[in-house]
Amino acid sequence: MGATNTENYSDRQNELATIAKALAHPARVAIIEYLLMVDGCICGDIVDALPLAQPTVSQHLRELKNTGIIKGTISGNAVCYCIDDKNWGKFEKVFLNLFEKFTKKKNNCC
Amino acid sequence: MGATNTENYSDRQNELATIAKALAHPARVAIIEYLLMVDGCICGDIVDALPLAQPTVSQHLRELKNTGIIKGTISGNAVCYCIDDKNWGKFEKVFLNLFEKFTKKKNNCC
DNA sequence: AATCTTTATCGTAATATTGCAATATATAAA
DNA sequence: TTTATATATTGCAATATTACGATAAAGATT
Repeated sequence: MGATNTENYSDRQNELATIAKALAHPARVAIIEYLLMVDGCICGDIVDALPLAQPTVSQHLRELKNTGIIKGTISGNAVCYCIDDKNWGKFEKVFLNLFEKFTKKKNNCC
Repeated sequence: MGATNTENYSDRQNELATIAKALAHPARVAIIEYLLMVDGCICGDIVDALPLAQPTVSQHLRELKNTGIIKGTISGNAVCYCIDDKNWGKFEKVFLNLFEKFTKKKNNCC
């Protein structure tokens, strides 16, 4: 055990869980917010903006890239990272769709 | 290591990561969606709705409860679970706030 | 009281995550 | 060509997560 069994859940449930997992670490949240703040690519100083060693930041960047939240393009010596606009809106909708399901209802809890 | 160092991040970054972590497993997503579907409390049959053993479901329920996404009230023999309306809206805003930051901008990536 | 039902907790095994030092890779600069 | 700079990968240790069997706890039923 220790491994999540994804087979028994819907694609949507797995997708939501995967995106959430990518956001489930403050360093990755910090990376995303940094990219949002700068509003464009960042070529080079993400490591300096985080309280982590370079290999650890590289690992978090790879996770975000694999999930499709950010993308990186090689530019000479450095790599320029930015939000991946192809997926952002889709990911936004996945969360919006979940949250508004309750907001639209009244709460019948005991 | 293996433990996330939360000290070096803002409260908001840690909060977002914590909520995301609670959503970062398809079983927990399934539990939430089940509660949303039923639209009220569920006293007793969450275990039957999931492809997991009872102790595992109980563990996931506890995580969701600790994060504040759901709440459980004891009702005789059983426990009635439902969405925690006190926090849902707040959690929704946390995600909305993140996602709309990019959607409002144009993408200046290389 | 004895038993059933429901949920929680404990203990444990398998796997994943986090973090970093060391090192590799690749382009830039000298 | 040698050296500097930027990022990725490897290897490893510490910790967390996931899952479940066994068992406990507590009210319900008989």
